[in-house]
Amino acid sequence: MPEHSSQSAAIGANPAEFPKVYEPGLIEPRWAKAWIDQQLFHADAKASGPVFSIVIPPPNVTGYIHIGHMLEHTQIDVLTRWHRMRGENTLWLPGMDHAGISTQVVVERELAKQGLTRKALGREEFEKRVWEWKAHSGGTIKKQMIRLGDSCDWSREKFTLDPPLYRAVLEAFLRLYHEGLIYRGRYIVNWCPRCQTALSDLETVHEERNGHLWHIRYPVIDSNESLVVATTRPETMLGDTAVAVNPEDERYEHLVGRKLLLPLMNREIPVIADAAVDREFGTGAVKVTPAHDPNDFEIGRRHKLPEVDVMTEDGRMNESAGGYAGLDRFEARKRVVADLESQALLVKVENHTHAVGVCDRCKTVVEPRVSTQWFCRMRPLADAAAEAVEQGCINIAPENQRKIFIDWLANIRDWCISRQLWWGHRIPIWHCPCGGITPASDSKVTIVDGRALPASPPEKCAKCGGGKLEQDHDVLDTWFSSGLWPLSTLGWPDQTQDLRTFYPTTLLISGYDILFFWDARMVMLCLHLAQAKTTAERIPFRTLYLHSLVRDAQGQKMSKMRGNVIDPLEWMEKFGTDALRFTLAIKAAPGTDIALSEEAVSGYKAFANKIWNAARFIFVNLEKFQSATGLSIEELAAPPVRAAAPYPAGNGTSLADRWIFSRLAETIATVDDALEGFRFHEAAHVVYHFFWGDFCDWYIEWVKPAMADANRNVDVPAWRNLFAIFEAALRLLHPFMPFLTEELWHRLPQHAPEKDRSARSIALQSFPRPAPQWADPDAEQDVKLLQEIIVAARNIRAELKLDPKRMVAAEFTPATLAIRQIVEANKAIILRLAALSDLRFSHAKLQPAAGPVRSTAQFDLRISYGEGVDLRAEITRMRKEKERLARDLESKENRLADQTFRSRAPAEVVRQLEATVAERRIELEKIIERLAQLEQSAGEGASS
RNA sequence: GGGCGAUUAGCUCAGUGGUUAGAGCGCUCCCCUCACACGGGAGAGGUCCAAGGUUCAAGUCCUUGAUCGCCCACCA
Repeated sequence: MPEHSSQSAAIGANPAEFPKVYEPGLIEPRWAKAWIDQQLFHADAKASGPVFSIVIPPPNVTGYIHIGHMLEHTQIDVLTRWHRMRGENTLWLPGMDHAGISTQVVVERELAKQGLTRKALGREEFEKRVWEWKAHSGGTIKKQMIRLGDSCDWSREKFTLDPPLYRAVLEAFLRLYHEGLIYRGRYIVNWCPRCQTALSDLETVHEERNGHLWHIRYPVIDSNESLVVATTRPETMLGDTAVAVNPEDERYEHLVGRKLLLPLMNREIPVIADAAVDREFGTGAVKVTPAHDPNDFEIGRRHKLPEVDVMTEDGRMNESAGGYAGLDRFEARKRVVADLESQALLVKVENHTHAVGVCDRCKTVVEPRVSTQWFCRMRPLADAAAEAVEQGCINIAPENQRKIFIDWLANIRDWCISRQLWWGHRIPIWHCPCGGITPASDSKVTIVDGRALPASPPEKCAKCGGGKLEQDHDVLDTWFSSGLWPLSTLGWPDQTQDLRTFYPTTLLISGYDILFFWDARMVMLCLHLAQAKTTAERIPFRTLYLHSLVRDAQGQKMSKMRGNVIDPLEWMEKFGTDALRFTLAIKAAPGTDIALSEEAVSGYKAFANKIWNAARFIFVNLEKFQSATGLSIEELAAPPVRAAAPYPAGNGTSLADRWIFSRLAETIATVDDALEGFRFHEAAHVVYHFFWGDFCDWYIEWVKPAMADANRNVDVPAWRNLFAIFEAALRLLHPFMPFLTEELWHRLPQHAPEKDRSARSIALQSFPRPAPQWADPDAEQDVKLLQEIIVAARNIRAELKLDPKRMVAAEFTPATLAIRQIVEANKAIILRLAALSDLRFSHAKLQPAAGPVRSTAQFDLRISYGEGVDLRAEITRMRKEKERLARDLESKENRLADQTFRSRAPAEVVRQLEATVAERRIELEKIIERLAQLEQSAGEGASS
């Protein structure tokens, strides 16, 4: 809360306010609300400077936020917060999609529970019910998004049915219509008998099913001959209007042009020849049902065959199906087969697996059906889109998705955009009884009863001038309006300030599963419709990043049917939003799906707890600092006077400080680079390692004595540096863990004056930038050496099973004077972190018999500890080590001896290898010598 | 039928042609040391799917194969 900032020190310093265990549930909802209340993420279209804009992939308004959204929102939010902290004019625009067919299916299901159908309610009443449903669940999604910490600008929230967005839809439709890119026609389309609407090809998904191939005999008229056809759908034969054979198939050559008697219907149909027929498949003769099969439809049009529709809208047989009228299509199939069998016209039945098209939304088997629909001509739009991608106006990542995108555009077919639904944007076309078609005069909308309607219906028919016009009953495919989303949400077709500032958007992040549905259509439609001179200014987004999908711990796709769906809210409550966000980020390697397990999230909850406790350490020690120095916490936090390079603080700065700032610099650089390339996993990983490994495990342990000794002497520069690093780490972590970092940051002493807006949130602070002078290879190298010594000592202690409290002395032989000096200068820290009572320097070769020795090329270290030495274990360990070293050394020496390697490999690689080999040789010699000694004394021990 | 991806520690996964291939979780041993047992310390654990090839050098590049997964597709 903002009030924290004024009294942060007092609150923070009180251990009672700082429980040992971090409880995200107490903090996250509070900040989520505060961010919204303060409108922290409001974007200013008039602000200057570089822009980062991103529109949300609008969730289905009647859905809920699932774990896939959570991944998507985590990635968007990490980048949004990162860009915002880098000082860019940042907009994340939120909103929702009316999701025509999905929503209608959901609401119809709800109605069914009450024994109602939409037809019983009527169009108007049904729409009313959907709006009610929308009001309820749309609110839920918004609440969920706020709870996720999504830093979007809610003042710009949009819904695809909002009047301004409806206007954009009308404008787009009318323009495309007048350009001849939208047309109406009678073609075969995918029809869902349950939803009773046409579907696009994309909304029809193919499933492998085990079926049968029925071979049916069609008698040739005026002949004893017959022709056998093979089909997977015998019920469609009722609508057959021909049988086709390949023109080059000599088996049937003599029958082409003859008539067949269609069984069951007793109708005469011709035998025709068409090159589309595969001679190898089935019998090489195919029944042609132009009204119920896309292939047959094409053949039918080529041969001008009648199109006999034998089904109703709900998938039953109609009166054209003769005696089968009224039967469900699958029932009819059984009956047809039975009747054929009884008439001895069924030749054989084979098992046959084939792909069956089902409705993407309700999984009902789709019926190809001839009907009058609206279509969008895609070829010119797709060509322009492909060109934009190939020119580099749109970057697509990961790289392999680019080819998928281009290939899809190359093979595109016209898009059926009309739906026989009630929930959506009604097509702005009016029909006259004369058959005339007249569009709305313009794209203006008017609001009636809170709903947007076209404001300019035509007054008379464009064809006959008649005035009895009725608006088209169909609505547009949902994806038509989503395809305009970046334009429509920013105010198009008006040239608004938002549009000028934020369009084209910087980035789109979506799942690869909607690349064709949404991303591609946005590129095609927006590119065509946006008003700007160049392609680069018309595209909807400059970069498209396709994120992976979330699967369960076993890598299985999540679905309600499998029962493995993860409810993000449940996990957020259990582990904290930050922990879940961090887990998703650290697992989000581009191009591979994520297997999410509870254990993983729990692990990153521990990370949050670690951060919390690092802060706790600082605050519980503050009191010591204050009483020792009399300085206030604000004075402590104020940067020292060396303005150009305030940190690390302190004269001749300590090795630990130089080291941690060097580590920080490298971490920041890596994070920046990783986020630039959407490598969230890498960014999260280095931050994790920096905070836990470098900062907590080493740095804090290292500087603890400087915080306050027994006499309460404190080291002021050390405190300053600790603060500076911790504060920078919070900012570094903020995009990933917004809640925890916000909370802790507010408890820290504030650098910025209260009236400064940026002091209200860490989200408005700047992202850490590495100062060039922080990079310190010498410090890194020295600390690495000291760490190796400390680990070697701990290793020996563990092997000797020394009581952790027992201090023992160690002997140390440095390889060089320089090493000796470094170790001497840092002796105190080695003693403390390795729990040694003393470190004695020795020039003599260390005798392992008196205790285990650890060696590197730089040093030898021995701890002597009387009887506890288990020579046998030590010998085993060293033999293994010797083996490994010898093997490694041999391969390297061989390589080095190879003249081709020496002449071809870069000099630097050769030099490095030589150095390594020299080091290894020393190590190996040491080990061989020691092993001999050990074996000898073991042997002596045994003999004596 | 076409295309794509994956195969690395017990599990889930990183890995840019160039030191001894890493992480998290799990496992073993020691420790409730005054920030944290959601912790600390020390370890064990690998034929990088297989076979060829390119290269001075391959987990990484190429070819083929195996297994698993995904996408696209109007063989009735």
